[in-house]
Amino acid sequence: MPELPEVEIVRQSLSKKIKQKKVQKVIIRNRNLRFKIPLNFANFIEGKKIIKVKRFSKYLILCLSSGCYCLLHLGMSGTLHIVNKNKKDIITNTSFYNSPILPKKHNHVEIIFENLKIIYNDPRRFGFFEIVGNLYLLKKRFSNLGPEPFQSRFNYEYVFSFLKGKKRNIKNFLLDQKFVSGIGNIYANEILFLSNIKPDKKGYLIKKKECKKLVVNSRKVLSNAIKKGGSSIKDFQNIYGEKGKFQKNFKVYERRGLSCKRSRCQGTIQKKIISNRSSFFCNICQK
DNA sequence: AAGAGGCCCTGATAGC
DNA sequence: TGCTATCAGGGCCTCT
Repeated sequence: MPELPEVEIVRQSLSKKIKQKKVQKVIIRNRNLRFKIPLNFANFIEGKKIIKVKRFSKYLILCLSSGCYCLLHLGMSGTLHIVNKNKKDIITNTSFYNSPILPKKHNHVEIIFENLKIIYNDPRRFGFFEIVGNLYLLKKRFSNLGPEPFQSRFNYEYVFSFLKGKKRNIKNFLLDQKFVSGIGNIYANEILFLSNIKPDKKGYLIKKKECKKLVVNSRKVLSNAIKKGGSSIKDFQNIYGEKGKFQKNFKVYERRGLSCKRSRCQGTIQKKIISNRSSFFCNICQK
């Protein structure tokens, strides 16, 4: 579900709530997430302070005072919710995702602080928690992921040489976290539209000029999405109960049959399954 | 080695 | 109303 911009919005909100706070207790109600939460998981977190909340790609990173790191990936349907303790368990507009009311089902993990707790909810259980022992192991953990679009390493030379001679389609590359990390299905579609490139265009056919466009537009789409508070496909909200607004900027995603938003283009947005994922594109201006 | 496809899981929605 | 089928924003694994 959440791509880099949504995870970043969660990070920002979460950081304000739990930075420099000490974890009192961790309750695991269901260990069976994407990867099983190990039995000693709580020991790594209980009694530790959250020094900082970082993010890489679609991963949240809780930096613990012990020098350990707790990684959290939200998968497709993972959401975080804040419950304030001293208000008779009244849940205010504090959920990060989906609803201002704490869902009744699928609340798998609780991390409890002095005055509040955060609750991890995930119906599909594609998300996961992971403990990483130190900074060296953290770097190693992410070493097989490609650069984020914002990193200077993600430049047109890098893109061009990665695509060179490859038969895979470009949409597939944008979703490949080893190539570039943080982009998911929604933003891949939007990036390709802005770059005037058809999602099923083969890697080896992508010109240098198009590689430049991909770099520029990846950065543009993701940073605009962060500025707008992410995309609310269902009822995404930050901790203040505000919805993301980027879905209003979608040019192609979920716009099948509607007219192309590019000025003077007479095209219609098509939907096609490419590499097992829904792809949306203009039949005229994307080539 | 690259690339296609399957699979993990629940819930919402569409169609009969 | 109640069944079944399809689809959903991710990523890992296996097979060819």
